Formats: sequence, structure tokens, C-alpha cells
Amino acid sequence: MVQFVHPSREDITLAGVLAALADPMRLRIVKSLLEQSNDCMSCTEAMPCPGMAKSTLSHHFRVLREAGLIQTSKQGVEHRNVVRVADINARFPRLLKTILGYPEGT
Amino acid sequence: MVQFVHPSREDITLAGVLAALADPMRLRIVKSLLEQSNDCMSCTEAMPCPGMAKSTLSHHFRVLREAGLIQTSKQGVEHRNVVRVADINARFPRLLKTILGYPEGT
DNA sequence: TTCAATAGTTCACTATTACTGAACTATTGA
DNA sequence: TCAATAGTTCAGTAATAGTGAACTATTGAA
Repeated sequence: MVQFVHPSREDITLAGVLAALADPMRLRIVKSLLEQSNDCMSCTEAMPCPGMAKSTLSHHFRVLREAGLIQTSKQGVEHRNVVRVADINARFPRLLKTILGYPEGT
Repeated sequence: MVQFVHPSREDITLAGVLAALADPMRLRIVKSLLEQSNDCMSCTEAMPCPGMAKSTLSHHFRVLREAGLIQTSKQGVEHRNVVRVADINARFPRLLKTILGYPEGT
């Protein structure tokens, strides 16, 4: 049985969030998730580039999860991921909106 | 003769800036620099914690410099560092103010 | 029930990056 | 010219990232 590690809201650190977002792949994953109507996607749906290895993708999701940026829950055979918008906004107001507002590839 | 590498404004990347700030030491260095009246300090003046090795400090300044966050110029025997506020604000509006606005240790 | 397919994780290995002591360069002042 | 100061560079170790291979868990079909 797989158990996911999700830090509580107060354990989310600025350094952790910045480090997690300081990677183009992960930034794109978070953007993809937020562009969904329900903010919810499986890991492969949110894959930033086609050829990427499954284990690499899994690694990026784990980094985002352990930084407190996303919440992962198992639904059937796939994992549904949601950005923890409320938690991040409570802890670091305007941070998400600011960082994700810049155009792709900057 | 020591030559410093400073990226031009358009070469400053979001990932680079976030990675540079995703370290408590470097975040404190940038905060220190901005709290100065002239935003200008030598490396040792901006040292985030007393016992830190000189080479580690130098390393952190280099990361900040190569990310485009600070500009370093030699004045006499010491190096004066300035935060490139205009460049960062032009490239990533509100980013600096947002990130540096959170209380210490978050 | 059993077997195959799918989604994702974990392991193990290599490759890159970070930290720091030691040695070095450059400037100033005695 | 010599010593002191500020900081860099080098080299070695420690930590972190990327990925193929093997594994777990769920679903659906024979």
C-alpha cells in the first residue's frame, strides 16, 4: 500500500516552495493542473513533455507533493493531483499568482 | 584579475531566480542588501550567519550573481553588491516584493 | 479465478550540483 | 617590501537529480 507524504499547512516552507517551482518541468505541471476546470489531473495527463521517463515524472510529483504544492489521492488505478491553492495562498499570499502569471519559457 | 559574470536583463530566467532564492542563506543576503540605504554591501557585511566559511559565502554570492539578482563591482579591496531591482522588476513584476515580503524563517 | 494491461512507485546506479578547507590573487597601509 | 584584508578558485566529499528495471495495486476480460 502506497502512502503519500503531505506536509501540513504550517510545515510548508518558502524555500521548499521556491525550490519546487524552480524547475521548468514542475512549473508546467502546476500550470497544467491549475488550467483544469477541477484543477485535478492524473500524473500522465499532466506530463510536461512526451518522452519523459515515468520515474522522472513520479520524482517531480513527489517533489511538488513534499513541498506542499499538490495533494495526491488515489482513485482507482490512477493518482489524482490537486494544487493546494488555499494552503499556499494562506501561507504565502500572492506567491502562486505572481509566479504562475509569467509567460511560458521565461 | 577577477572578472564577474553578470547575465543581461533578457537572459535572467524565472527558474534561475527562484532557484537562487530557494535558499534561506541567499534569501537573507538579498534582504540584507535591500535593507541598506544604498542597497550596497560588501560580501562579509551581508554574511547571513557568523560561522560561515568564506568560500561558502563566495559561492552564494556567485549563485545570486549568475542568476542576475545582484551586481558585483570591485571597490578597493572589497566587492560591493547591489540588488538588480530594476532588472528583476522589469522581467518579473512584483516577484521580488512578494517573495521578500514574507517574515523571516518561513 | 487467473491473466494481461495500466498507473505509478521504489530501487539502484550514474551524473550533476552544493559545501568547505586550503591555496591563491588583488588591494591597501605600514 | 611585508603583513593584513577581502574575496576567489581549486579539489575533494556530500547531497541531490534523472532514468532504466523491477515492483505494487487496480481494473477489466477470458
